[in-house]
Amino acid sequence: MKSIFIDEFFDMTSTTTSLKTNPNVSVDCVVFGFDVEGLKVLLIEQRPVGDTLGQLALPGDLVLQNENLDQSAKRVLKELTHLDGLYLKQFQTFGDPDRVSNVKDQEWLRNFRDDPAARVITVAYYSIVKMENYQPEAASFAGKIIWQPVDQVPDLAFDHNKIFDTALTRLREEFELKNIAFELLPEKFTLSQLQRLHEMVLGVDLDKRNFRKKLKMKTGLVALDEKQTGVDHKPAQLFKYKPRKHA
Amino acid sequence: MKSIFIDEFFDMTSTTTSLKTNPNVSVDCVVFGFDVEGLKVLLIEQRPVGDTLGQLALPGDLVLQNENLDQSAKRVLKELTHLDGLYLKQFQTFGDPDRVSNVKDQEWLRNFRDDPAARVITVAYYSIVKMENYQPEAASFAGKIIWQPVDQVPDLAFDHNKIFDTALTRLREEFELKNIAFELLPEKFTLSQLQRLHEMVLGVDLDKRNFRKKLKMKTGLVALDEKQTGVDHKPAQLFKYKPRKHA
DNA sequence: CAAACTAAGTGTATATTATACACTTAGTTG
DNA sequence: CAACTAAGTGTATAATATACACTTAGTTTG
Repeated sequence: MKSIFIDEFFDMTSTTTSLKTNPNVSVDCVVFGFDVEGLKVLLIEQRPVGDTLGQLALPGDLVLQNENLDQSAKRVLKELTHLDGLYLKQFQTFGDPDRVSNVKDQEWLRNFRDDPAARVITVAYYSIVKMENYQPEAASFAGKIIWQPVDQVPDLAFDHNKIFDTALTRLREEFELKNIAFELLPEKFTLSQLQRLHEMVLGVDLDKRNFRKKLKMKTGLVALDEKQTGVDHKPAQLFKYKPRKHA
Repeated sequence: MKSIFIDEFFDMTSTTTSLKTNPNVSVDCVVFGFDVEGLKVLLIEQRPVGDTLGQLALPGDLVLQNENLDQSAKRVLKELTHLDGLYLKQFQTFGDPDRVSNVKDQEWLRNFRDDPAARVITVAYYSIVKMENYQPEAASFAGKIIWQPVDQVPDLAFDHNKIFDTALTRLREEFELKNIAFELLPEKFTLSQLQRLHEMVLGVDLDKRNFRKKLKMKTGLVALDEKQTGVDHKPAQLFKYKPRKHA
């Protein structure tokens, strides 16, 4: 292995390639969760603190050497929250040199980065899940995990507010085009539940009849021979999605 | 400045942060060009070679320490091709560990990367310009620059074929929504020229009357008091865009 | 200078899609 | 059995998208 002084190493790179340097690269995951109360986002405390909650952030960590970006996002999310098997979509990469400036826990930050002098460029992913199917558990080294309503997101570490806002916009755009509601409802669900999902994600009210009219045109929905049970009103017809595959 | 052996440096990082490493981060630019012949893409030879053309690639280079990603894309494109002032849109980041494997010029590759052991993660941008307004000139250290028709793109270095295909798909999607045809036509242009532009980018034929009907609804187009000159048929009315701003 | 050529320019009818809107029905609860 | 709740259903109207062909203005050619 080459053996040179590290300051020489830096000099060498800076002479041959000017100011080029190796940044840290991370992935961050914006996981939206859906339940009866509405649309929420998964946030973590960067590490355990006492009684008051530490600064919150999106779950994220550095990319490892031999994994691709999609794999990295899956792994990081699983390590931090034990969530697995969800569909994560890459949507944008954030690389402002000072995006690290809003981290209050400087000790945590020094530990997070390989090289304290390096900046961190982050590749951002989003996903949306049904909360009751995906109950996160904090990793031992991490702090608390919370589901925060999307209209009450506090000041986050790094530029994570910007990342979150971008993700929500993109989620809504995608949602109007193709349904990415794979995991958002019980296996068997009613059309009203599906409509409420759309209303919550898009943040609008929809007309029941028009909503159902559009559904009829789209494929992918299968009526079952079953009815809803345990409700104090006329039970609704149950449906399921035609099975689809994800990597 | 810290002064330690570089192999120790690598060991240190690998013990404190497991397999984490600092990849190289680059930007790549997919610049589409439009002229009477159709839609083309800007490719460069990685460095000058003799009579036969070396392997082609999208223009790209490593990100510098104190620039954000958008700035980096602008700078790199300018350094390699002297193209400046175009609107570059980030669309996806590519980070497969082996995306470097299709580079035939290994010597060039060693020189390109800071650290030969590191992988290269690249943030990809696209743009579209009117070719006659933007005539690229190769940098002294680079090889030839060519405009290649989008349906005749050869085997490119890295995973640049994949990046190119993704860019073309995204360009077409964007183009149908909002017009990003800021720079694609002469300052004064006819509606037929505008229609041909759309047909070339989207790869379809459009109906003249319906095309114009839709145009009327959209703002941003201003009829001039002038007519086309120097054509061997009925001269067309000239139009211009309402001025718009880019960063 | 007339005929032939070229692309410009223009409107209507039809089909598709989006929206607005209110009552009846089936089951549950008290 | 009366009251309650959400399920379920259709039609009329508006907006948008598509299909389609002839006349016009200027240029070139014989």
